[in-house]
Amino acid sequence: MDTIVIFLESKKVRPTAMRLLVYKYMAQSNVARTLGDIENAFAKADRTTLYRTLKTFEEKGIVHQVDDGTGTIKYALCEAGCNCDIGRDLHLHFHCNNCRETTCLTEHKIPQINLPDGYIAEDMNLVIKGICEHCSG
Amino acid sequence: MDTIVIFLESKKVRPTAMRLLVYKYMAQSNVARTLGDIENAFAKADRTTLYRTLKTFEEKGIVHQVDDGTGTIKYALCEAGCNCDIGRDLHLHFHCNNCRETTCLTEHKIPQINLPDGYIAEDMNLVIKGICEHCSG
DNA sequence: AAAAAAATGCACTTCTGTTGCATGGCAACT
DNA sequence: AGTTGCCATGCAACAGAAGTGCATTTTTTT
Ligand SMILES: [Mn+2]
Ligand SMILES: [Mn+2]
Ligand SMILES: [Zn+2]
Ligand SMILES: [Zn+2]
Repeated sequence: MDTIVIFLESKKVRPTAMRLLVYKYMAQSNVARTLGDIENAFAKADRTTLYRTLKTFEEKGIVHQVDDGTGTIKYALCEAGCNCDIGRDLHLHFHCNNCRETTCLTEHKIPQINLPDGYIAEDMNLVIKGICEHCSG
Repeated sequence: MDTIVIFLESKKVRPTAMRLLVYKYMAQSNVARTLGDIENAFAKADRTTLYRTLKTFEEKGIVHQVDDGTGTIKYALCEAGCNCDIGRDLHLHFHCNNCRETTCLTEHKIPQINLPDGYIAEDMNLVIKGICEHCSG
């Protein structure tokens, strides 16, 4: 617990009660979560506060957004050496068509892509949809 | 003009006036368009009709959705040999951070990705963001 | 303790996508 | 031609998520 406080402070984020709760929730999740997920997890908390908490976390490099194509933005904790701030960390994301959960495959980076002349890549997002390891067993 | 009628009929879509207009608009666009774009292009047309027109076009393999991460769905005409229906046509999409337009790079397919054990890929979406050929000149 | 800054909570707005239902137009059938 | 039925269209309303403004509370600083 204390270690989370120290971590948040190292990221220049004040460790309020709400932020600790959200961080713990994200840490215990092994999949990406929507604002709605978090809202449901803490029924008494206000959506705006959670929204701004995630925004703060994102700005400080604690979480990154995950756009898995479902239409609602998800969030996941950044790994230790995550490059989400500068140029983005180009790992891919997997969305399970069965359990509808989205996972960061942080070890799997997006391969080199060659583009037509004149196109300059700055960022990219690769989402794979299919059956996850839990559902394919 | 008549050729469009014949094309739509070959796709089992009745060539109504509205559908012809939408098709022509999509054909003259060389970038993906949102429902809102089309709505603005024909100010007098009803949003629902356009919405259902696109839905019909999509079901009949005339257009495919493009999810470029901007939060609003876009649509683009399918190419001649597009495999959007079965398993999807895995070409990549480019979103320009300058002009905000999204282009189908139909010649550029998503490369083979190897996944961790237990994960089964069924579909995928790769969006590259950066500067397009018109804006990089 | 007082002042300043930051976080929280409530209300409300916007935007996109979506559906229900009534109406209109076209086409096949009698 | 008249009737019937199907499909497209238009209007209205709804749902979900994202985002903003402002008042209030909590925390930090002086
Ligand atoms: Mn991720
Ligand atoms: Mn495309
Ligand atoms: Zn699964
Ligand atoms: Zn551009």
